[in-house]
Amino acid sequence: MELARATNRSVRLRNRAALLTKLFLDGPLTRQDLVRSTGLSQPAVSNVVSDLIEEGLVAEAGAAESDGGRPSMMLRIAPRFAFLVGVDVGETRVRVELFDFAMTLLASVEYPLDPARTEPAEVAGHVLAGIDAVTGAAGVAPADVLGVGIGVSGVVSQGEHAVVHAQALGWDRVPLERLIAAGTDLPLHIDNGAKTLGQAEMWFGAGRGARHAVFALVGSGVGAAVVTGGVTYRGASSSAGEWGHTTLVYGGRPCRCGALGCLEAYVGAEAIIERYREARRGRPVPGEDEESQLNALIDDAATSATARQVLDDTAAYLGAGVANLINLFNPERVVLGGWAAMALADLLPAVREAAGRQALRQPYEQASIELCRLGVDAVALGAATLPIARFLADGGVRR
Amino acid sequence: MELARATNRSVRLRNRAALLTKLFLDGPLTRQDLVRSTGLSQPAVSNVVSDLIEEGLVAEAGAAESDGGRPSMMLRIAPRFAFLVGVDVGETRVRVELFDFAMTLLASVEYPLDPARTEPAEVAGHVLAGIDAVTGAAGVAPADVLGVGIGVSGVVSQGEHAVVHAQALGWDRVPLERLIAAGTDLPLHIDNGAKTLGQAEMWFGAGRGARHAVFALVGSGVGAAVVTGGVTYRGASSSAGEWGHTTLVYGGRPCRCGALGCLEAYVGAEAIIERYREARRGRPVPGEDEESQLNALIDDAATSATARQVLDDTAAYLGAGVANLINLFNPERVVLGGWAAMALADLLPAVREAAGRQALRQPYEQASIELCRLGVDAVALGAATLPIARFLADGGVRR
DNA sequence: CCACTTTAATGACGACATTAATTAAGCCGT
DNA sequence: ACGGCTTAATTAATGTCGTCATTAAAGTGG
Repeated sequence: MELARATNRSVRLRNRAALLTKLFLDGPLTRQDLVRSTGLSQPAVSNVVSDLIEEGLVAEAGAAESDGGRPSMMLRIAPRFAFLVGVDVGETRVRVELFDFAMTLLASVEYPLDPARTEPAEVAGHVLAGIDAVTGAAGVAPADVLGVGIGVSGVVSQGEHAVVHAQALGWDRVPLERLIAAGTDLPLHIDNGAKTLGQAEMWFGAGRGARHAVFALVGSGVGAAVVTGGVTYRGASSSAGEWGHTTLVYGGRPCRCGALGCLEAYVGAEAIIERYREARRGRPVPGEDEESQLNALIDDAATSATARQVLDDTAAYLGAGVANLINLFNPERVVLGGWAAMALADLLPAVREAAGRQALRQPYEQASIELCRLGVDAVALGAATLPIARFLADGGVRR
Repeated sequence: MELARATNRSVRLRNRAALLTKLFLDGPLTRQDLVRSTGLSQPAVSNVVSDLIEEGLVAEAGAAESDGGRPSMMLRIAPRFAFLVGVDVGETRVRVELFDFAMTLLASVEYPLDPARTEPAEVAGHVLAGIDAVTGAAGVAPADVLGVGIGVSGVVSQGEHAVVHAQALGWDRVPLERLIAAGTDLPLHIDNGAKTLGQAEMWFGAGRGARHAVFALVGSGVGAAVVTGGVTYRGASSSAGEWGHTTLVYGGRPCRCGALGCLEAYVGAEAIIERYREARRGRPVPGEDEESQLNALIDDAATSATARQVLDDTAAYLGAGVANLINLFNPERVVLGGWAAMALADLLPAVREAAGRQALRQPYEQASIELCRLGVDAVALGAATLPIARFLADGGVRR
């Protein structure tokens, strides 16, 4: 709606952004490839590319195959032009990873958290220590780090400084960005962990090529990341996509959010285990943590009709939840991720079927329902893409 | 993601689009206002504006107030630069309206439909006849009509030609655009009626100023239009926002879509009346049509606890549905519209309260829940804005 | 070794916005 | 009535940038 003004400079910036983005996501490519994919003229591409090479952002990488005629040079983003830090602030640990510009993992470090009481200052300390640790380990100068992306399992309100609300950590309006910014000058990008995971899948995993996709994450809790037009949808205050706390069973099971009948109260790992426990007439499910308890349930399903029923119900609930996403967002693709969804991968056909029963035919036929490709640890990878996304959109100019 | 290339010409086009859009939505304005709001320099604004005046798109309209200094001229979109046709294809009638460029209604005509069997060709015929009728009545030359916007109560898939799926009309993959295009050369824009109504409320009603809003429509059926970043969200095949068929009560009442427990099966007017009938142990609700039956229920609520209970339940269901929208889309504003919602306006406080119980606190506090301002007939008005939106985005150049 | 093809680089040209300077058009007080 | 002041709009000079047309470069194949 509110269009920004355009000036002659912004033309160059836009074209730089287009070429850089294309090279980053689909590179290496030749100048001619860029001509074809962007619609720019040959001289314009050459001109911009020569700037980018001079700035060290892009490098030539050998000649392409040719059958007659001058062979074209391959171009690619220079892998060591800059480095990225990605952070995953989970409920049980803080994980800090360092990547080069080609998203190759260079170093990582992990700090366990006491889930009982997680102090924001402690988390901020871990993040800062982690940045020092990974840059030190890889021998990367802090000045060469383009930015730090942080994925947090909780609602993140963007504003002057990002503020975190995380029920599971007992956080309410924690000014995490301010706490971390006090200890570093690096640009910070804080976002919800589901959204960063979605971003990773979008660029490097099951979302590649889609313009409209929903990434549905099932772990202990349940969340979603919505990508519309290739970009993560954030809404007014960045908390869009709280799929786990949509009502699926009006007046149903109490959810830890305080409401009744939330999706999470049925298909979150904690809820699945609890439903199994109830189905066993209160007999506890063996296992020292949720992951092993869920696996116990899956093992039991081979022999126990009770366990089988719990899993069938889970697929049906999940399918209905997915159907809601399909009806509301009309995505090309729904990607199921999170550790519980991956453990329950065998339920995928049943989930598809249940979704087909509850969704409208037309949007359902447009959407494919798939499993994620990158696994759970991609939260940090996705977080590291946040500074890159900004950088690419800005045409490769640091703010 | 896929950025379009920019050329020198596109700079002018973008700036024209920015000025025109601002003038259309917030005009009349002075050149100085435009300088301030767009960030363009004075000469650039003057230059573009003089082009627009020369083309007849914009006109000067008197001097503005001034306390010292040369008074600035007011600028406004020329109301008679072009005309728009808006069409509302409902379940019981086709309504065709003609507007000038200031969206003043000049003429309108209505054709009743037999809801039992509605032939696509018949509807197309009504639309074509309606275009002739309204332009004839207002003395507007067809060449001066910028385009025809059509809001249809059904799922509209955009493609080469728009295709309509409308359960209520018994339509499946009806190539409505092709049928109409056979009889006119005017540019056609077909969209879902809920989306066009949302567009009208967004530009001229309860949505003004919001960037993220959801328009929830409750009539005989239930639908929604989602606006993200000021633009209607369509999804992969334009069917996004099918709120009425999201599951609210897992395994609950059968819906006419074939699934169980859809929101529409609880809060659609038809469903409300049916629930009331059941609460009356099967005694039919008096009234010859849904509207009068719903009013009978509302009247009864003053004296009957049974009726009161049905309405209270309705507010609670609706609130839970709204909470789902808030959790998923994180809008600044939720606008309730549709004839049934307007009849039930007194339930608004109860709906707000119920939404607060089921939504997460953070996004709930960001969102206001309001009634629509334009009434039900704004479908055609919103449809008429479709050609304008295209025209403004193109910088005031016809394709 | 030369014709042919494809890629890359140059130069003339035109579209546009920007800044700085001018001109236009009104207030106000004497 | 008439300068002085303020704000609005236009003109002039400057610089950015993409396009088209042309030239240079770098291969393959007979």
